[in-house]
Amino acid sequence: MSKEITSRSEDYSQWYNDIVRKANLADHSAVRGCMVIKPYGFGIWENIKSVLDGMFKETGHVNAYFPLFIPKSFLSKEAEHVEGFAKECAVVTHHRLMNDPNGGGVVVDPSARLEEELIVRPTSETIIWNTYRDWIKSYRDLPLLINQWANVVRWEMRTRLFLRTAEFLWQEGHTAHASSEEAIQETLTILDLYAKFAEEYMAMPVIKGVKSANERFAGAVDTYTIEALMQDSKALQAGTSHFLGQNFAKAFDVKFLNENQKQELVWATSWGVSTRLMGGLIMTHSDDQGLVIPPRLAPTQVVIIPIPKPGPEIDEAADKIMAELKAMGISVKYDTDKKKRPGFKFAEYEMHGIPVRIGIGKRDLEQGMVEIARRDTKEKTQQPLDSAAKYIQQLLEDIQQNLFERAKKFRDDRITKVDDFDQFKEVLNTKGGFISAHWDGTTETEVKIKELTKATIRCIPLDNELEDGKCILTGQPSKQRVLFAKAY
RNA sequence: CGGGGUGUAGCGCAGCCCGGUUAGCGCAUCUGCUUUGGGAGCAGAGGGUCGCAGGUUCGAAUCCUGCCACCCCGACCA
Repeated sequence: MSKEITSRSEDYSQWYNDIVRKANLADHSAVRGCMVIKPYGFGIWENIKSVLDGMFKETGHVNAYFPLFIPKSFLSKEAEHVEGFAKECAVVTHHRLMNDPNGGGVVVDPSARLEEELIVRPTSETIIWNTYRDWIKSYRDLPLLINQWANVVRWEMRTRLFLRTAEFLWQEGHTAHASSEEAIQETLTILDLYAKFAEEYMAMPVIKGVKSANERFAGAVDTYTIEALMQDSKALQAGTSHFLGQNFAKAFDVKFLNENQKQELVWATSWGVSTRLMGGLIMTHSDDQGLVIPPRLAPTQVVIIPIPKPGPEIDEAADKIMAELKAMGISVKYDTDKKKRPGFKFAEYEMHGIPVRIGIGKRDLEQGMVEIARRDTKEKTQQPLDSAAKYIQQLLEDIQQNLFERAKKFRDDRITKVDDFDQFKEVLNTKGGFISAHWDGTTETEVKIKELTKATIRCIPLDNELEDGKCILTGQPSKQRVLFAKAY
C-alpha cells in the first residue's frame, strides 16, 4: 500500500487524481477547468504525438496550422454542427483593455468591441473548410490530406484532469476527397491506425465500431470510434474518425471540377485523438502503487539505483549497462542522488511508472549480478551483469506484451451478452463493463435506456456478427447486438 | 446549472462552534552529525497579506454580508 495514493477500492476518482498529481503528470491551474501539463506528463504526450505523427506521415498526411479564432458566422453554417457545439464555446468580444477609471486595475474597454465576435475553436472544421474552398478547384487537387496539432476549447461544466478539460491538446485531421468511397476508406484507414496505436503502443485494447445516430459527431454522416474499458468498468471513447459526407462542402461551397468537366461537391473526413488518451493510459494500467507506463511510451524506460549509494565499482557497472542500453535505443537514467535512500527511490520510481528498475549493490557485484525489477508485476530477479542489457531488452518487450494481455483479459471478461432488460440492469450495476445486447435501432429507445440506466450505446462493433433477436427494451426485432456501457 | 465539501507555509491538516499574548502540527526545504539492500534518526533553522472585499468590535483566522476559486456527486459533453 502506498503512503500517498488513495487505493482504487477506497475511492476510484480520488485514486485517479492522486496518480495524476503524485506522478507529476499535471496540476490544476489558476484557470477553471484548465490544467498545467507538467514536464513528465508532457514527456509521455510527446511520445504519443511523435508515434502518431509518424503514422500520419506514413499514410500520406501532412501537417499544417489553422487559426485559434473562428468568426462566429462560420460556426453557424452547418446546422447540426452549431447545435452540437453552441453550448460550450468561449467567445472573444473585445480586443483591448484599459485602466479602470475607478482604480480597480484593468477593465475591458467598452469602445473596443469586435464587430464580429470570434469563437475560440472547439474544433476546426469550419475555418478549415472555409479555407479549402480556395485550395480545391480540380480533381487534381484531391485528395487533400491535412492534419494539425492544436489546442481547442470546450467550455465544460465539469472537468477532470486529462479526461475532460476546458482546454485540451489534440490532433485533428481534415481530409477532402473526390468520391464518397475514398472518403469512407480514409475514415476507416485512420480508425485502424488509431486502434493499432492504442493496442501496440498504449497497450490498451480497443473495440472498433460505429456510433449510433445519437452519439454521432455533430455534422457527421457516420462517426467511427475506438472504445476502451477502464479498470472501474467504465468505457472510454479514445478516438473518433468521422465520415462527413458532403455536409461541410455544401455549407462552405467547396466544389471541384471532375475529369468530365463537371462541378461536384467534395467529400470529407475528420478525425482526432486528444490528451484524453493520457487518462486512458492511466486508467488502463496503473495500480495502487502509482502509475504504470507501457515501455514504448515511457519517457524513461529503465532506472538504475545504486545501493546504497554511488561508488566506483557501482558507477562502473552502471556505466557499462547504460552504454549497452543506449546502444539498443533504450532510455535509461542512473540516479546518483546521495540524499535519497534506495527504499525511497524504489517507491518514487514505482509511483512514476518507470517500467524497469535495476538495483546495483556491492553484494550483487561480488557475484557479478544485478537486481532487475519490473513495474508491471513487481517481480524481481538477479541477472548477470554481463547479460543484463540483453535481458532488459527482452523484458521491455515482455512488459509491453503483458500489459496488453492483462488489459485485454480484463476487458474481455467484462463483455457480457444479455437478453432481457432486468438482466441488463443487473449486470450494469454489479459487474459493469460492456453489455452486448439487441437494440431496435431507434434513437428513442437509446435515449430511454440512457434515462433509465445511464448506459449509452458505445458502438456497433465493425466485426459484428448478424444475429436475429429482440430489442431488450421494446422487444422489436433486431438484426445485431450493440455494445452498451456507462462511459466517461 | 442543482446538491455536498474545501480554502490557514511548497503539500496535507488542526485551530473557528465559545473573538483576546508572538497562529500551531506533520511532511517537504536548509545546516550539522550519525546512518544507508524497500519511503532513516537526532539536533537546530528558515518559511504565513489565515481565498478576496466589506462590516461588527477596544480587538477578527474565529462573528455577519457579498464575491471568487477548486474538489466530489448529478444533468451535458471528447
